[in-house]
Amino acid sequence: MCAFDLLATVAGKLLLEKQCTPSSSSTPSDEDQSAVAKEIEQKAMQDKNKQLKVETCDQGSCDRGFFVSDLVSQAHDQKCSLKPPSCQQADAHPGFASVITTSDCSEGFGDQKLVHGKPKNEMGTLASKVEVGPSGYMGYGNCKVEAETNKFMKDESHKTAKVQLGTRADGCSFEDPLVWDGKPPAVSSDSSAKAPLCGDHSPHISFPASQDYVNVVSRDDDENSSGCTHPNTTKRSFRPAPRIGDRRIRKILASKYWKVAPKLKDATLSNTDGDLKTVYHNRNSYYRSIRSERNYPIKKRRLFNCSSVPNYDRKIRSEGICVSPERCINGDVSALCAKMHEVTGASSSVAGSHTSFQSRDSHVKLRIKSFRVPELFIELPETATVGSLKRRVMEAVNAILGGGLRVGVLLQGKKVKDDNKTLLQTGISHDNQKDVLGFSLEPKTSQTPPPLCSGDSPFMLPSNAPQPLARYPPAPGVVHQGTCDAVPELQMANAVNFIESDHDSAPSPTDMSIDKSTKDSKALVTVPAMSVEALAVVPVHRKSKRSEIVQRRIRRPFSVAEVEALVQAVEKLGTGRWRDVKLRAFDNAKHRTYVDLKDKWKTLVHTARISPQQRRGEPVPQELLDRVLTAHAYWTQQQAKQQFKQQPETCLLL
DNA sequence: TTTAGGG
DNA sequence: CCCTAAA
Repeated sequence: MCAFDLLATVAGKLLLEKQCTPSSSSTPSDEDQSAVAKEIEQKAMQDKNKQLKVETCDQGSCDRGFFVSDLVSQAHDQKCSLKPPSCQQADAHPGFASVITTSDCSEGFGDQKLVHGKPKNEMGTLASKVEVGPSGYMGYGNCKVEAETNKFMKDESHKTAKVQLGTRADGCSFEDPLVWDGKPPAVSSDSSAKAPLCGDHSPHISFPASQDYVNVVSRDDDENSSGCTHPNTTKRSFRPAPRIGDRRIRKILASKYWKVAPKLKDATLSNTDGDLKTVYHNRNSYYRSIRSERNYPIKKRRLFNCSSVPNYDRKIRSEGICVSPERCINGDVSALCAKMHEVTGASSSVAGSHTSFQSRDSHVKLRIKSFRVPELFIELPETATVGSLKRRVMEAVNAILGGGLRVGVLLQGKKVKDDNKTLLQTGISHDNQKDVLGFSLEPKTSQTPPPLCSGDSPFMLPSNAPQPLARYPPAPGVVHQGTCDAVPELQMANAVNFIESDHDSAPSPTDMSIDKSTKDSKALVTVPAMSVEALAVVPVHRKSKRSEIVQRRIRRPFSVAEVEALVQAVEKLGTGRWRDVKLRAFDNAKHRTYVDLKDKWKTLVHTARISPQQRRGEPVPQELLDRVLTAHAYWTQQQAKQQFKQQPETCLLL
């Protein structure tokens, strides 16, 4: 099974600028990779603009295209069936979602994967439902996607190689999305970057400076990093995707602490002072930081937009919501106006945000560049096909986006609840540089989205709103199919159901049909979207005192079949070889670690010793419990014997 | 990474 | 299930 933690950003439009020049250091160990890389590189070279764009067009007309980019997934465990190059372009649909995954698949290349989400028909619907950003993109004919990946940086302190992955969609050809060779494509400076690749689909919403909407940090062991020539490169934010196993992934997801450190690091980078401090003091903090980093890109963007990008972005769209860089830079206070309402009122339309500021007139202009899609957690069998993965992601995304979202407005990290207040009243119109306006997508659930802190500045990414990773246990037997207006919860559940559940194949002797009910079908985790962007360029120093939310692995009671398999394995292997037991009987159940098995055995032994009345949960056949006791006694004895054998020796030695 | 145990 | 010390 592979678990993917997906973080998606929906952007109205996305442009990625390549900033890294290909360094000579490329070290593609894999031929294929290098080939792909070259291809990409060439492609890149061809682009005078040197931009990477990720766009999703809605059926050709990009008016209301919506993009989902920046899906980063981390596959846990070994052998993920997904093969890098397996990205199929065939299905490329104008509207698409790209997913880049960093998997932890055991071997080399498999680590970086980019999967193109295959837009489903619903996409259209989805797109329409979700209006992102300023509409206005003039027709993009067929938008195809081209993706590039380049690793551009390496964090020496942690030996973390960073990979930046850009996806570009332009009206051109569809390139093989999967590229990963650690060879950064040539890059040009930003100024040129602006040029629209696709004719005039211009980047109204382009992000000049490094907008790494999609970037993936490679495993820690990546050494070959190439240098980036472009200064900005350094500023890029990364999304570390440490190589971690299933468990670790979970840890990440569930990390209790959203360390600030990593961010600080990035911040440092951003500062370009080259003063990189080792932020990751230890593994834990490192992993824990992952999540928080995810938000970084957005912040980065903002930063860049404000500071590094020239006039480029300054235009304010008439109908759109724009934010002018200068504003940010100057920190001027501007009066906000009615437009705001329009924006927020857009309700289900946008996601992700960037915002604003404004100015001269009493109008507040905002431009929302992207919304972040709630985090998704997807788990599926290793044997699942890439196509199914795509579907899963799509479904999950659809479930969320199509499930009814509402927009939340945050001001300085606080949620503005009163919809009737005017911007002025809310304080949005105040011209204080501290204004941090953020938008968030939230499920239309009653449950209040966790507080987000929008004020974090790129440099101080302390408070990352701990995006509560909610896991929705599958409602056994309840499958809400085709729920249209179901409440978010239901929809989520629905989405969950789409995810293939772990088919724990516990090799059981007798044909023990594993009852479906025991299967876990809760593989999807959705987090209320939250992404907040602060407009303020000035870092808002906030410390998140927010209690860290810990996400514990979901509880997955052992089924009788599993117990049977466990008992059988232990009978044969003994009680001290959990890894072997795991391999032997639970090799296919990725969610069962040897520690789990050991723990289960422990509880089984305990259970067997207590009276049936005291037992809880699914009753385990007495027969099995008897075997447990027998086996336990036997192996305990064996161990004792072992020790006994060694004891004498030691004594003799003494 | 595994094992072994306590929490 | 989690967390960790040890190995």
